[in-house]
Amino acid sequence: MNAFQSKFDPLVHGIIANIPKGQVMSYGDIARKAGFPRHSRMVAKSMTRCSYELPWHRVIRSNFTLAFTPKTVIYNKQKQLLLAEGCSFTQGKVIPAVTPIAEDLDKLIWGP
DNA sequence: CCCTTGACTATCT
DNA sequence: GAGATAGCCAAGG
Repeated sequence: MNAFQSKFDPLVHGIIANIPKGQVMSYGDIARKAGFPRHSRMVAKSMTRCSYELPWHRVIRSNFTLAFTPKTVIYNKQKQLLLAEGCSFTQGKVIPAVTPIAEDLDKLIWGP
C-alpha cells in the first residue's frame, strides 16, 4: 500500500459508499470529489482492490453507459443490481431512479 | 528508465 | 453517432 492509495482509497470508497440508492456517479465525478480531478482510472483500480462491500454498480461512465463490455457476465451483473434499485436501461444507457443530485451528495459527504 | 495497460474522458472526424 | 485521437496518471514488467 503506497502513500497515494492510502489517501485515495478511503476517499473514493467513502464517496461511493455514500451514493444514494438509485443514483449513479461517473469515475470522473468521484475522482473530482475526492480531490483528484484526473484520476478516474485510479478510481477503477481502487474499486477492484476493495475487498469489502461497496455499491460499485453505481459507478458508471460519464456518458451513462456501463464501463464493462456488453454481453459479459460482469456487465449483466451490474445491470441487474441497478435494475433492482429502480434504475432503467435505454439503448445501453443508464437512467438513474433519482434525478441527478450532485449538490445534495456534495452536502451529504462534505457537510452543509 | 522505457513501455504497456487500464472498470476513464473530452474532442475531433 | 460510431471510431479515432489525445490527454491523463499510477502500477507493473
